Order: sequence, then C-alpha cells, then structure tokens
Amino acid sequence: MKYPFEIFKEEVIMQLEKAIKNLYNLEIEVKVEKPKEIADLAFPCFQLSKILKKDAREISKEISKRIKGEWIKETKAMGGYINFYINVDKLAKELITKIEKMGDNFGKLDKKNLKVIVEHTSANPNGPLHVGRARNPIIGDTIARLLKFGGYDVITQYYVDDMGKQVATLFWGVKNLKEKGKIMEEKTRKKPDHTYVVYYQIASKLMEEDERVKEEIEEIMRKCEKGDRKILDEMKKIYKNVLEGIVESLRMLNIEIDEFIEESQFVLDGSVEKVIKELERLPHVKKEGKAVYIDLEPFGIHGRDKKFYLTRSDGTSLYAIRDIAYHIWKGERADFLINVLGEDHKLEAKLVEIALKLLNKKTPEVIFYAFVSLPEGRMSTRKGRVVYLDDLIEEAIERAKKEVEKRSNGEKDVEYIARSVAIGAIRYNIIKVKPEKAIIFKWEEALNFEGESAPFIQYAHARCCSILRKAGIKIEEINDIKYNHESEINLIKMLSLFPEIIKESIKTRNPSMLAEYSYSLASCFNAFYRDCRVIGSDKEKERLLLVNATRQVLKNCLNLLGIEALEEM
RNA sequence: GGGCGUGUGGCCUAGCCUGGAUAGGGCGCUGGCCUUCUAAGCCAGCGGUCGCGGGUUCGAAUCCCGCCACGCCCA
Repeated sequence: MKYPFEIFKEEVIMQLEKAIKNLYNLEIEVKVEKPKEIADLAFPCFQLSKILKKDAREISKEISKRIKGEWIKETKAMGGYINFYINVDKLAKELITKIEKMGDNFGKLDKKNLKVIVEHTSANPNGPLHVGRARNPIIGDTIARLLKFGGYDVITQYYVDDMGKQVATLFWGVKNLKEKGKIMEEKTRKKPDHTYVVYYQIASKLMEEDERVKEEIEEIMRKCEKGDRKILDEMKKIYKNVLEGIVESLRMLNIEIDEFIEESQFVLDGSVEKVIKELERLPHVKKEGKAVYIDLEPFGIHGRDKKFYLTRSDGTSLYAIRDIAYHIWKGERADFLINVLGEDHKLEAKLVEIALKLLNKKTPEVIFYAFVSLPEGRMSTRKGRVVYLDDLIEEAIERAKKEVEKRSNGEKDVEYIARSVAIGAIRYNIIKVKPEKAIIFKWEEALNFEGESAPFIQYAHARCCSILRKAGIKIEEINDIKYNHESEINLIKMLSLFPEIIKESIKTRNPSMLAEYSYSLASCFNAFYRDCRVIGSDKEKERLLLVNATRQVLKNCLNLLGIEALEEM
C-alpha cells in the first residue's frame, strides 16, 4: 500500500529520470530532497552540471519545463535547483479520505511476515529501576511499538539474570539479615523492590568489609553455575518480589513485556554445555586447563587482555557463555533480533557477536544508550546514589496534578489527566534525545511540561477533540475539499509526512525522529488554530475534516510513543 | 595503551548514515497577545568560529586524516 506523499515522490523521481534520459541521454540515480519551506521536494542539478559541463541553472530550467504529472502541481527552476510543488487539492482529498478510513491504522506499513524479538530492560532484579537506566525500557518499548506499526511481528523479552552476583548478594542479604532478624524492615513504601533493595545495599557493604561474607556469596554463585535447582528456586522466591516491583514501574510507564527469560534456563537445559562443546571445536577457541576462552587477537580487539573467557578453571560457565546460549535460542525463534543495552555492555555485546558468528548463528542488532547520570556522577544502587524511577514518576504526577488543578473546572478527571501528562513528559523527554547521547539528569528538565514536551502534543490533541466536541455535528463527506489558507496547507502537508517518518524512524531505528515529528505536527496545528477559525466559519465543514484528521494522526503518534492521547486537559 | 560513542548560541537538542539553498527546535532572557473553538498556547527580539587543524569537492555540521575534551568499557 502506498501513501499520497510517497506517490508524489515516486512520480517526481520518475519524471526526473525520464527528462534526464530524454534531454541528455543519461541514466543516473535520482535523489530528491525535502527542503524546509522552499518546496515540497527539490532536485539539485550540480552533479549533472559537472557531468554535462553546463551551468546548473540552465539545466534546471531545461528539465523543469519537461516535468508534468498528476501529483505535481508546479515545477520551478531556482538557481541550480528544481523545486517541486505538490498538488494540494488532490493531496487534501486523498489524504483526508485515507486518514478517515484507516483511523488508528493510518501510517501502518505492509505486513512483513517477519518475526523480531526485542530484548530490553533486562535489569538485575536486585532493586528498583533507577533513572540511570530508564532509557532502556522506554527506547525498547517505543522501538517495539514502531516495529509493530511497521508490519513486523514483535515479541519483547526481558532477560532475567537470576544467577549473577547482584541476585546472589540480595539473596544472601535476605537470608542473613532479614530471616535472622538482624535488621528490621522499614516499610517506607509498599513496593517490594524498594523494601528488598535495602538488604542488597547492606549485604554489598558487608561483602566489601568481610571476607567471609564475600566467600558465602561466591559459594551461592558457584552453586547456581553448577545448576543447583534447589538454590535457584530459593533465590527465585526472593528476586521474584523485586521483579514484580520492576514490572509495576514499567506498567506505570505503559510498558508491558511479553516474555521473561531466566538465565538459569540455559544452564539447566544443558544448552550452555552444548555450546561450550561446539565452541571448543572451532579455531581461535583455546583451553587453559579447564578454562575455555576465545583468542581475540584475530578479531582486532587489542585490550590489555586478549582472552575472552567462556568458562572458569573449574569448568563452570561464565555470564558470557550463557548470554551466547540465550542468543542462539532467541535466534531460532525469530527472523531478527534487536537488543537495547547500556553502553557499558558494548564489549560484551561485541564478544557475543564474535562467538555467534563463529557458530554461524544470527547476531543481534544492538541499540546502545548512554547513561543518565547525576550532576554529582554516575548513579549506583549499591552506593545509594540514585534517583529511582518511581520517585521521578511520583514527583511528575504531583507536579502535573498542580497544573491540572489550576485549569480544572471541577468536572475533569484530575488523577487520570495528571498521570497521563506526567508519564508522557517522562517518556517524551527520554525518547526525544537520541540514545547514544549522554544525559545529565535534572529535575526541571525531566519534568518540563512546556515547549518541546509531551504535554504540548497532548494539548494540541485535546484542542482538536475540544473543537470536534463543540462543533457537535457529524462530519460529512465533502466532495470538493479546498484549502487556501497557508496554515491549512502547511498542516495538510505535515500530515502527509507521517508515513514517511514511520518508515524512516524504523529504518534508522531512531524513535527520536518520531518524537520530533509529533512536536512539529502539534506546532503546525497550533498555527492553524491561531489563523483559522473553525466553528462558525463559512469553511466549518472542511476545517472540521482537517481537525479530525489532525486529531487522528496526533493520536497515532502518541500511541506509538506510549503516551495517552488525552481528550481534555 | 586499545576499542566504541559523543562534542552544534548561557543550557538542552535536531540534522550527520545518503554532502546542496539564510544550520531547524526547545529552555532561559527581553517585550507583546486571553470580550470568539482550552494561554500546557501564540507573536516579536537577543543570542551560533556546528570542539580544533588539515584534506576531498563546484559545494562540508555532514565524507576522509590528525589532534583535543568528555562518557562507557578492557571480562
């Protein structure tokens, strides 16, 4: 299926290719661009100018005379550029009809029949999620929503590290501090992840100070690695509570994860052992006693150490080999894999990739994000230097509530609106910045409700709804829709770009592009709102159609961003 | 020492893959706009050597090389 702007673009390219062929007998790959305000599409003639040894201005004039098509309203030669202008009447009619007909599906791309597993969050269940890693679920969830919209079959997975140091430390803490009554539980909060993290923090501290504690925790880990079901089950009883808390936080952010995959699964079902055996047979894989490692020298990795250990000298598995087993398992269940990981996992991911390639298995595409740190440095659960996601959410709701109450007429659902605004603001502020850029957390920025923010977009959507509500009439089909005002035309053109943005942000795996578009669309609508009276004007009916189309596209944007499209604010 | 990433007005950020017209936005600041569809809005203004140096090109924020700073990592 094709959307109007796409058809226009294809027509332009076809016409250009034809004209160039006829005029100069040249076959080149034509690339058009989307200039800001000058035109709807443009073609620079400088390359041709060089080939033909002819003034670009002259070329643009010659070519532009030969261009015609049903979507192209006008072609202008300007300097060395050919500018194309879309037939707005045609666009308005076809676009608005399409939006009306497709509704929530407008912008969707054709079914691909490809299955993708998006792994995200995968935080150690030793305490609540903190803001430092909050980018992970938000990026992951938005990518998953985008891919679904783009016609892929998507499954999201959370890989639970249930046998690592963090969970072992938590487990030791609960066993020795809680059950032996060494510390009293302070129930400052209802969520279990917050009550449990205290044991983790104290146990970590004890482990640093006391060699015996360290030894006991290591013993727990060794048992896990050997696949001791009893201790794994015991540990699960504890970390499961923390995980529930994490899931609850995610749910607050409108994030649901389809599957939780436990790391221990791959030890218990023997797949880790199998992978080790397979790897041992390969070149570059060597042994040092019982410890198996990959020699990284041939792969261009020149750190201080060039050995990538997969097992310990006692033959037990290391984290990496379990990760490899997990990826093999995942790869068999999907056509491609996407992982969202913190930038601290760059090397680990590289090594897993090397191993998977050696085994001739699917490698994941990884989206790395840089950390959100505090002005005083990196966040750390262990050190207690953190801002928890739940605190951010709570504070955001608190502030949003004040804003809603200011505007309340007594009939609004203050709780619901405040919650949606708060969650929207948090999600938007994270997604609008591209993942690889480091962020320093500042409350006033994270809780911004003005300008380039979710509430701005939600507000535009609410305005659309309000107009439609007040108009109170059914929107009828109008045969010859005609828009003349500049703000109307700009809005239509902006609406027509939505499917293009979907395509591009999926292709580049960059949801910040969608965030930016949503803002531009809202902004464009605000200009229309300023300039064009809807209710009571002699163009009321066709303007209502435009408002409704805008409402729909804004809603689709917000859905993709995991933000509530509020009908009133 | 090595690898990956980032560097755009006081602060934050888009654009970089795929080079193209005066480098888009937002926050903050200054001034203005609520007797008509929600002012979480709108308008105007101030503010930029696109980290630095070189190269490629008709043309570089964008590509290449070198350097600097910051972030993450070297199990």
